Amino acid sequence: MNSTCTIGDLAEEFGVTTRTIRFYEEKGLLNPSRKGQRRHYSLADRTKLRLILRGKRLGLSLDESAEIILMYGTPGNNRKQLDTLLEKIGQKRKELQARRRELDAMLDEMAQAENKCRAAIADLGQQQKPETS
Amino acid sequence: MNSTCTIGDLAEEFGVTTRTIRFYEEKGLLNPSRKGQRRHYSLADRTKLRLILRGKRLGLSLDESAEIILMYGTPGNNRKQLDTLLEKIGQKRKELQARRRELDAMLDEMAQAENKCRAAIADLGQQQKPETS
DNA sequence: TATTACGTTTACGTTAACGTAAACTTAGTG
DNA sequence: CACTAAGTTTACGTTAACGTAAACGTAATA
Repeated sequence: MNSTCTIGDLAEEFGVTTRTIRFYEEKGLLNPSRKGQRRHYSLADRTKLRLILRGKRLGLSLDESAEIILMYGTPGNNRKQLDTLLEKIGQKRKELQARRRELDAMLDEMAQAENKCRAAIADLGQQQKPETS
Repeated sequence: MNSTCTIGDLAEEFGVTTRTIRFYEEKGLLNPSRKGQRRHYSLADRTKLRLILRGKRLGLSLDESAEIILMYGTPGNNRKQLDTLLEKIGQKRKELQARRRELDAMLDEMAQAENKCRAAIADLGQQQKPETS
């Protein structure tokens, strides 16, 4: 079963060290159950870890990932909480969309650089290492 | 004129400290000219700084930004250099595209969270603070 | 049962990316 | 020309996100 999950398994599964996982717990991003002294990780824990690591790849800090994880969690039950949550989600989405635009801009520029590079190669003619039939 | 640019001007323009700008120079990301002892920043320098800061927002390290800046620069003149450059650019583009996919996934999930939140609010009915006509 | 593999806590070390402060030089201005 | 504002170098401090190591517990296995 997949509910069985020791810290070592989780570490290997995600390609991180156990230290890293314990560190995330220290920071309040994970709270695995305990069987005796040992930590045991549920599916929910794995999902959280996946979110954290994706956040990292996108350049989010652990605190930011923590916020986002909270947003995904089961929403509160009173109106005010829901309103503020909705507000936060909207804010984050805006931030992420801005990021997306910047990423697209960067990708465009990379494409241009690639073209310039190809052009330079073409200009060079076959003077060196043509290697084409 | 825009070619006149002291470190203070640049710092204010981009909302960073002069320390930050000097630090980037230390790291080899900028190399302003000197008028006497003072640094003077050209348009090219400003462009580089803009790229660096955008990279930061996207979660790139300074080293990664440095690489990218090199890619944008005027390409070398021999075949082998051009080939390896092309290779590097392609690699970086792949990385950035992967990032884009992850960002999109995260945005999707945020949208779902937003919907769940709205649904929860709707379920709540008007029991509290309806505030709608 | 002794060994080995994995787990636990505690604590100090490390790197990137700056912040902060001191001590000094230089340019413009009343 | 004295003063002030901005620049310069040098150097130590700080925070986030772990790495690394020690010293110890426990469970399965030969």
